[in-house]
Amino acid sequence: MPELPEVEVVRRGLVAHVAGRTVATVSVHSDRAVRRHPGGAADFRAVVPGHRVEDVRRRGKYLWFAMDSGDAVLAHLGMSGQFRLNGSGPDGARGPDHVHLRVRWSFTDGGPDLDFVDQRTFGGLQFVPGGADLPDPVRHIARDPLDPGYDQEAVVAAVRRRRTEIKRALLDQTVVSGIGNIYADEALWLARLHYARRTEALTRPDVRRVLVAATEVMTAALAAGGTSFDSLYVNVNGESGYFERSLHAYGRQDEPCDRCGTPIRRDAFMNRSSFYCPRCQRRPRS
DNA sequence: CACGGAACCTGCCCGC
DNA sequence: TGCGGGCAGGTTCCGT
Repeated sequence: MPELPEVEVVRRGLVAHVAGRTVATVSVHSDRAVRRHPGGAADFRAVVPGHRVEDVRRRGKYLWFAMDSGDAVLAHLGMSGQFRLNGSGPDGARGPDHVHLRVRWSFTDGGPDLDFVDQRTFGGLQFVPGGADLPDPVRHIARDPLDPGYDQEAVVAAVRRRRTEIKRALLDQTVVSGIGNIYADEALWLARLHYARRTEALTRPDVRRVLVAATEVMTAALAAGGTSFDSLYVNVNGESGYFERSLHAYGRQDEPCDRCGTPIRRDAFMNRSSFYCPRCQRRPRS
């Protein structure tokens, strides 16, 4: 599950349902899901049980289980990863295994299992010794706009130091984290900036405007439970968010711009789609 | 070192 | 009905 609001929805669900519980057993149904764990599947299965989850933390699109030992289990959902509780109904009965079940944790309290489900297998888990505070593999990720330590003016400066297009900078997780393809397009629409505007030519107010827009749109999306177009993006109880109805640009090709009525356009950019209003967001002349 | 594109996967939807 | 191409919310890695 992709961008910051959706990952934060998952994090909150994990805090509510997993914090305070001790892992009993781990089963790995696909080695690829733990490919980033240095010791491989066998080591992952062996090292995680016995730890109690103290907290679940997040930076950008990464989240991690902070264990009582000071270690961490780091997770990234990739394009299609989900955490799902299995056995949380009134009778505690487990459902059939999901087709894309990759990793399962059981707990010493005998309560619901935690399943990591991932269709496209870009996501995964790894154990990071001593990583409870900030796992090493997350060190290169910039703070996200919802982080108390987020410094917007520092990000403004970092963006203007780049020599690239504004959308590339927004998607660069070492500049500012948490923004993905949906919220980049939404923020650019709100700020009336074309995705290909050169970062070095933007004014500080331009960059500030798009960063404020990104913060606001992600905050609103979080309040709505995230954005989801289908069952691929759900919370730990399998429920979808409903922010899709609030999108102005993303996925709205040929539909009228909510500001000026001009049909929204879709361009291929960075091996993906960019949606924008050709009138409100003028293409820079190159 | 910074930048830009390809690669990594599975599944669905469309047109032929 | 079947097949090929395009597309999907992300990140890493490699060449320039």
